[in-house]
Formats: sequence, C-alpha cells, structure tokens
Amino acid sequence: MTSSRQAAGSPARRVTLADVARLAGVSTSTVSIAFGEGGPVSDAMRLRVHAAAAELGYTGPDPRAASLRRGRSGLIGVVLEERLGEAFRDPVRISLLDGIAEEVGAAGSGLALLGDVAAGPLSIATAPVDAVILFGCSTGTLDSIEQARRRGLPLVELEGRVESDVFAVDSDNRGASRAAAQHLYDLGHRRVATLTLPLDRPRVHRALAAADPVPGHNFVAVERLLGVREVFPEAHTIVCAASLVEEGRVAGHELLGGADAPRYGEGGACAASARPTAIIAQSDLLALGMIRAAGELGLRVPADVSVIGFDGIRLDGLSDRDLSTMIQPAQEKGRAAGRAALALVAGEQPERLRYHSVLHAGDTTGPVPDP
Amino acid sequence: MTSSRQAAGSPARRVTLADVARLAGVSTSTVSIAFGEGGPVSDAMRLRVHAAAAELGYTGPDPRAASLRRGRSGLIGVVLEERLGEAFRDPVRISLLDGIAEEVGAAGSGLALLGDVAAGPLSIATAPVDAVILFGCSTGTLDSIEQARRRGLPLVELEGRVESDVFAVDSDNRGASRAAAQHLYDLGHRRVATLTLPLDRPRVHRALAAADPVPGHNFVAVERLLGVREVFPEAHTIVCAASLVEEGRVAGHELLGGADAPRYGEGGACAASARPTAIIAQSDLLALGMIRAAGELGLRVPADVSVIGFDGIRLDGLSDRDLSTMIQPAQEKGRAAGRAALALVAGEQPERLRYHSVLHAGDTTGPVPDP
DNA sequence: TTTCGAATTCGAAACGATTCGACTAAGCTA
DNA sequence: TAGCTTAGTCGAATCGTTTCGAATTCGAAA
Repeated sequence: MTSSRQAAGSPARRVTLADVARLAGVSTSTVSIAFGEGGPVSDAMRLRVHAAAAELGYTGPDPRAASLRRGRSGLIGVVLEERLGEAFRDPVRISLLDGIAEEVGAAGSGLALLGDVAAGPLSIATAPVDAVILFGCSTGTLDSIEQARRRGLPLVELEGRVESDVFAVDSDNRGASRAAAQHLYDLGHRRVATLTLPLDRPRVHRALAAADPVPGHNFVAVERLLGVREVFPEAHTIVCAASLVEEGRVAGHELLGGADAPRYGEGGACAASARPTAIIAQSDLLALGMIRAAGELGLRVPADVSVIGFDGIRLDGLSDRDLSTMIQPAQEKGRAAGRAALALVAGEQPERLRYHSVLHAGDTTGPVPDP
Repeated sequence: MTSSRQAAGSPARRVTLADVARLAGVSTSTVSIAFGEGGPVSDAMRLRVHAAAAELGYTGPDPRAASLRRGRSGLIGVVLEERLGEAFRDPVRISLLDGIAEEVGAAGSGLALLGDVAAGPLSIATAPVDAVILFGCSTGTLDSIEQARRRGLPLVELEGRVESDVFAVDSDNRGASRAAAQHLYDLGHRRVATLTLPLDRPRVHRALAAADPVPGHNFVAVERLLGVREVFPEAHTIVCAASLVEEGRVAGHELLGGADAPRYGEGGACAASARPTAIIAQSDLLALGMIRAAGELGLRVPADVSVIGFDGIRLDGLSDRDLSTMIQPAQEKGRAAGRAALALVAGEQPERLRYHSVLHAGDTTGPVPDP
C-alpha cells in the first residue's frame, strides 16, 4: 500500500551519486561530501543536494563502491566453526558475541558470520571483512589463523593458545580452574572428579584416565583440566561431548550411579566410599546437569556431593540454586575483542589482554561429608 | 614462528590481480578467470597463473572490488532488533537462524548481523548486503521494511503480518494455537489460562483481561492469543516479558498460587475451584517455567493442571518430561527464508510460504481433574 | 580598489576486479 | 589447402565512490 517505485518494466539503472550531482548541478565530490558526516559543505549546498537526491530516490552511497574506495567494508568477521544452531546453544559464546556486537556496533561497523575455512565458499578467504575475530576455544582454529594471515587481515583470537603470537583476549583458565579445585580442597574434599568441555574432534563422551596425557586442541578445556590436576592429580575425568545440561547429567549418572548402574534414571547411587565427594565441571551447564543427576540418584547437593561449575553465566531456569562457579567476565571479554579488532583495523597495535575469573562460592559446594 | 611477510617498514601496496597478470605475462582478464570457478581456461594457464600468484603472495581477488563490479556482496543481512545476547536466548530464533545460515552458506553467501535502523550506524541503510531477512515477530519491523524498500533491497519477512505485501515465510499461528486449545477442550478443560510472548514494547509482565482488545505489534503473539480465544474466549491471559523459563515460572505462581500468595516458592496452591485446570503457553520455555512453578506449588502435571507449550524445540535439560506442544518446523522455515532471499537476489519471484505446526500430545496434558 | 585568507566547490585519479565481444590459433572436414 | 568450428586469451569499458590538491568565490582588511 506504500509507495512502490520502478514497478513497471524498465531495467532501471540504479541511481548513482553522479545522477544526483547532475541534477543538483554540482560535482560528484560535493555530493559525496554532502552525504558524509562532517565534511566542509555549506548548509545551503547540503540541502540542495539532499533535495536532488530525494527527487531521484537516491538513498545514499552504495556501500559496495564505498568500501572499495575506502578499503574498508565496515564488517568484522566472526568465525564460527560449528553450525549456528550448535554454536549459539552455548551461553558463553552468546555473551562473548554480545560484547563484540556492542563494541563493534557502537563504532558503526557490523558483524559477519563466517564459517570454517573448509565450510562454505564464504569464509575468511573470501568475505569482505576488515578484521577477523575467532574463538580459539574451538578446535581447528589454526587453518583460520593461517588464512587470515595470508590475506593480511587483522586477527583477534578469543581464548587463544597462550603461546600464540596472534593478538588475543583470554582468561587465566588454568589458574581459575586451580582456584575452583583449591576451593574444594579447602573444604576437605580429596576424592574429586571433573567434567571437561569437548577436547577434540570428533566430540565424543568418554572417560580419561588420570595418568593419560591431556589431548586435544581445545585450549580452554585443556587448560582447565590441567588446573584441576595441579590440585587433584588423580581426579577422575570425563570428557563431555558438548556443554549441555544433558551431557552433565549423563556424566553424573556415570560418576555417581556406580559402575553397575544399568540404566540411568532408576535411582540408587553407588557406595559412598567409591563415589567422588565433589565434582568440578568446566561449564555451568555441565554442573547443572550433574546436580540434576545427583537429585535423580537421591543424593543431596552439597551434603552428599559438592558441585562447582565454570562461567558464571546467569542461566534461565536455574532460579532455585545458587551455583558455585568461577565467574568470568564473558561480555567484557567480547567487548575487549571487539575493541581490539577495531584498533587493529585503525592500524594501532593493542596489547594482549588477559582476564581473570573470580570464585563465587554458592550453595552447591560444602564441606566433605563424614566418611 | 610461521612465515611473516612484509614485516618491515614499507607501506607495501597490496598485491593486485594486475600484478599477478604482469608476472605471469597474461592479461588481467585471464587471471580473473583463472581464479574463478569454471571459466574457459586451459589447465596449463591456470597453473601458471596460480604459480605467479603464489610467488607474489596473492591470495585471490579482493572481495570489495569484486562485489562492486558484480553488484553483489554475497552477504544476506539479518535484522535483529534486540541486542544479540537477548535475541540468541530464544531457541526458536536460533533454529531459524540456523536454517537460514545453512541455506545461505550452501549457496556461497554469508550472513551479516544488522541492527535496528535506529541502532548502530550500520543498518539496513548502509550495510553491503544483497538482501535482507527480518523477523516479523519482533516489534517495530516497519521501519526496517521501509528502509529496505527505499534501497531497493530484496526483502524476506519471517513470521510477518499476514496482510503484508512483502514476501514472507510464516506459520498458521492462529490455527496452531487454536489446535492447542482444542486439544485441551477435548480433554474436558474449560477453565484455561494462557501465557503470551511479549506483545509490545516496552516488554512488561502483566495480566490482560479477557475482554481487552489484543494490543501489540508482535504479530506472532497476537495471532496465537487470538487462536486461543477462538476456543476459550474467557481465557485469563498473562503477557510475559520474554520467552524465558523464569517468566513462565513467575506467571505460574500468579496463576496457580492464588491471589494472596505472598511470596513465590513457599508452596501452597490456591483453591482448586479458582485455579485454571490447563495452561496454554506460547513457547516451550514458558511452558517449562509453568511446570516448574506447578511443582513448587505441589501440583502434579497433568493430574492437577495440564500444560501445553509451543515450538517443539528440543530443550537441553528437559529430559524428564515429554512436553505437549505445537511442533513448528523452525529450521525448515529458516531454510525457506534463506532460499527465498537468494531467489530474490537472483531475480526470481518466490511465492509466499506458509508452514503448519503439528500437535504433539506429550505427557504434560491430560484429562481435566474431577471437581 | 587591490590583496589575502578562509570557506567551499571542482576535477580527476584512483580503488581492484569482472565481463563481453573481438581476436588468435589450432583442429577438422572436404 | 581453403574454410569452418571451437577453445582460449586479450582489451577496454565499466562498477559507484572517495579523496586530495587545485581553483574559485566572497568578504574584509589595507
């Protein structure tokens, strides 16, 4: 019902800045300036130009042409290595992204979602982006780094490998994890198990012997595991296939339900002497699943078993418990990454940033139960 | 530790296709073709060109220049009107986006996250995108539509207003909602309440009298509410402020806890005669919150109260119940929107698509309890 | 009236690729 | 061997802006 221009047949060449200039009787440079922010133009001229533009239905410079000329597209690429539906299931990822978007948006740029290098034809190699932010916590980041390097794209790595020479924003994952473990140690716990984020591709749920060297490209998960082992070298480890409540729940049944627990959900914890008295989960979602499992097995948290998570993300639907966890400033980290990307585009050289997580002792951890 | 070109001081003009052509001793057109997919070039030539490119460190055509010349950027804009952190908290949104990304990615294009028109400087008005997909289920879509129109950008509306003349992919929300209501009616329920998604900005949690006209720009929420009223004109309505478990839980306490329930979480449902025997929630998250609330109040689902949701999204952490709900093909809808956007870019004129949701009768709805 | 600046406006050269018709050289047929 | 087809390759013309130094205008100071 609203106006609809160019309805009928003509191929209708797009209106360009030059057309506007012609109609207004000025040069293209003037029109260009008139459409910019703070160029040297008289108000009268600006008005005239905009009038002409309105008459022709010109809505402003073509972003494609502008980005060629400027050498910038105003887009920051964000590399997701999983499919969207998976990547966005992780609340930490969302917070990071939210922080990035906030900072990048405020600067007048936008976000482009990029796939794995191998994935779609639109990847780091071919996307019109000015810089790239990638999540080092995912496996197989190295190709992406290499690609960005080749193209000369500024690169920011979120949660990257410590030894990386790429500009990075990360956390002291090992230290934070150690702190979580220490918290439990101080409460008297000695028999502790830990749940990790996926360590490697393919992502499978499996146990890891305490003696096993830590495998995996997921640097975050590896560091956190190492942190735990610094306090509890013998900690029994279950590698989860994803950061999901359900994964934590399954692991919970494995750890708390006893070796012979035939099927989950039928209650009946294993003997107290064989059971860990505390669990360190590498994410709040995993911790939540663990708490659910404990409940299903008739165990009280923290009376029978303590559970501590990691992230400190406010989880919708977890209103009843105050989860003990390591709170990390995810959104702030995202913002920092965004700022860094913009700075790199502007030619500055920001310095590597490292954030720290703080222990939040909630009501899901408590003293070790009497034997 | 890896190779690092152009380390030292020179401004180092970027290598262009022309440089490669010069070194290889061929024309730029040939180089361009050699870097394309299936152009007419001999294998020998392609090899020669790529060798020259490698020697110069040329990694392929500059996307910015290519998109100017081609008139396409290979990016599809997705308009999010909330901040990312909020938008991505909704699993349906994520599924839709996932579907879009799948289809768009497969075609070699990418996704650009765009803000509200008013929001950042990078909006529909200035982003280098070939088409725009917007979520009509959010309020204030009209500006975005107008902007896209002005720029002549192809536009796809997901869950748009039915009377819209924009190409749209949507659901029969009213019909599906009616079906959910009918399901409860058939089970004998007559005293029914309903929880809606946010109807309008600002988003506030509030009750809505049955007689009230339905306000709001959120077309999806409005339609679903109208569907319920077709079966239960008297249904008590609570407008939720977001699609969150917590919102559903609060509403649950309001509806089931009795008017005088002083504080939530202290148990004690109101008299059975005053309480609705069934609740229709406009999302699974809300339904889940409602079930939690019922549990906290000592009510059994569905023995004391039936709950049906909407969406049919697999929710992590809801392993114990089989939620009754209207399953909508969210991801498929996303894919359809993606395909439509691509088709529009290609100059085709796809036809409006409407999907249907199917009732899943799980174990959270049952016959009305004896009075 | 002439001169000097400040304030604008103009011209023209990039930016880096794609594309299309024209042109060249083989490969075949008669 | 002349004529015709086909596969490759080349030139040149855009694509629509931005930008930068040069040119112009206008008012005020001398």
